[in-house]
Amino acid sequence: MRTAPTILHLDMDAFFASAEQAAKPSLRGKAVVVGGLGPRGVVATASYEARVFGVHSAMPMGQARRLAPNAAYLVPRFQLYREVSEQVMGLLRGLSPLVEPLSLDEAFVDLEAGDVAWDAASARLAGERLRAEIRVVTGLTGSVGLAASKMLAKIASEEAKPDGLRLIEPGTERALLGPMPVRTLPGVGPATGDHLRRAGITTVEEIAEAGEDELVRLLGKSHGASLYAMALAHDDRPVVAERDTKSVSVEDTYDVDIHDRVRVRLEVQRLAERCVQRLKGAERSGRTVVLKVRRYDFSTLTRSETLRGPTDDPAVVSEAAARLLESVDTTGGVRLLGVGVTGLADYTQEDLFAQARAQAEADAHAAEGEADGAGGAVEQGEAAAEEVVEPADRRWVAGHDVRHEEFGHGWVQGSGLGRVTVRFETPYSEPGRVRTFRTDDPALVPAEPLPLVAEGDAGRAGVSEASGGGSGR
DNA sequence: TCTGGGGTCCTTCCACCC
DNA sequence: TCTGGGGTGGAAGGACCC
Repeated sequence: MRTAPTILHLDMDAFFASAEQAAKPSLRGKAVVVGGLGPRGVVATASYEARVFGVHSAMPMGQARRLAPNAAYLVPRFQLYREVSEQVMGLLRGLSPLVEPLSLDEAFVDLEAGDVAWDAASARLAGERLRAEIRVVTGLTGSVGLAASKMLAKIASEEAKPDGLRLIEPGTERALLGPMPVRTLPGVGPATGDHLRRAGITTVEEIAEAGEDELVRLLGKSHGASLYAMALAHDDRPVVAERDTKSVSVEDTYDVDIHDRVRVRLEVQRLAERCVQRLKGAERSGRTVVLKVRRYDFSTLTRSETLRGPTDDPAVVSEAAARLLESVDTTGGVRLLGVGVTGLADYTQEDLFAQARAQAEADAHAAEGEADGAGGAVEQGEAAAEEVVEPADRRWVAGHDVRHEEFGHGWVQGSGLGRVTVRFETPYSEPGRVRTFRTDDPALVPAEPLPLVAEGDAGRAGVSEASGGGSGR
């Protein structure tokens, strides 16, 4: 393990909620909850103001609404978050070629590999400079952890939150970790935490005292050994810049359980098509098709089938998914369906066998003049790509941006009963006024999100920052 | 008002081959 | 010929993470 705290972990503070607050001046300083708004939605991110009420990630929305009835509830806008994330990752890559993104709002950086830090003082300087740059370029705050290993850098950033920096001096790790709860360690979730608690182990120190053999006995070879190492603050995992995607999947939870078997089949076909779209978008193909079914009682099962070779043919994936579904009992209803593909390759091998069979089936169809379940559903799905006329209200999603001919840029506060309420403000304006329109008002159209920081501002400030601080590379 | 969506990795079981 | 062990790949499930 390295001896200097030159691994940096960045964690953006309440990322989705903060981005929404930056985009919507009227929400700054207010409780904001971002997540699924349907009857089965959960919280993705709660602003710090909302956390005061006890709202946190992964909480059912209903519970959040009870705890914080006056918070603003918004649907996530991944397009916006991706754009901000790209800006942040760009700043990180300015520090080092070794940047490992973990999600839109988190990443590890190997500062030593970028030659921007070699000891505690230089690491701290790089971390503070990064935080300043992030604020200038994105208008948001991020917390930085610095340590000699990934695990400790992550723990450090957690401790630094919100809007702080924490550096763990090499040599102090064991003393720091010892009294912390086992859940602090990566890889210890609810199940492992319970398991350890039943064995009388609640702190990191107690893991270390238990010894490796005991941990392996409790948790198995791989998990036990790695947890024991972590408890001793041993963590040699390198920062890895390029990580290959291993699977692509899509899934939907339905507002109401689906009981109709025909509908279940249709949904599986739709999901298979969406999955292949994503697969093709990534210019990949896959060999193993996985069907996921969550039943009415939340029991989840998966079925998979491995093909002769990788495919990106929607018909082949659809057929496989349909076959897998036939082995699943869905009486009682399903709440979630998913289709995924693993065993990814970057070439697309035509599955001649399946093509030939599909052709034969199509011929048989034509001959019989009769549709069977799966094949019929696919054709229906494609034919049904004709416009589904949505109710006008559906276009106005809470939190999404709109533009009005007269009043300019704003965002949807709510809609229903033929009316849509819009607040007219931009990231650069004062909190704006609210107006209500008919949902079919022709002067009102959906709009793209605006950058959180006006381009000129970020550019100017960025230049002065860079020239003031000097370039790291 | 119970419990999202997209992933990764590990374990266990089984079949198959040597 | 019988049996055992090891390796591998696939299927299923579970835990965990953000």
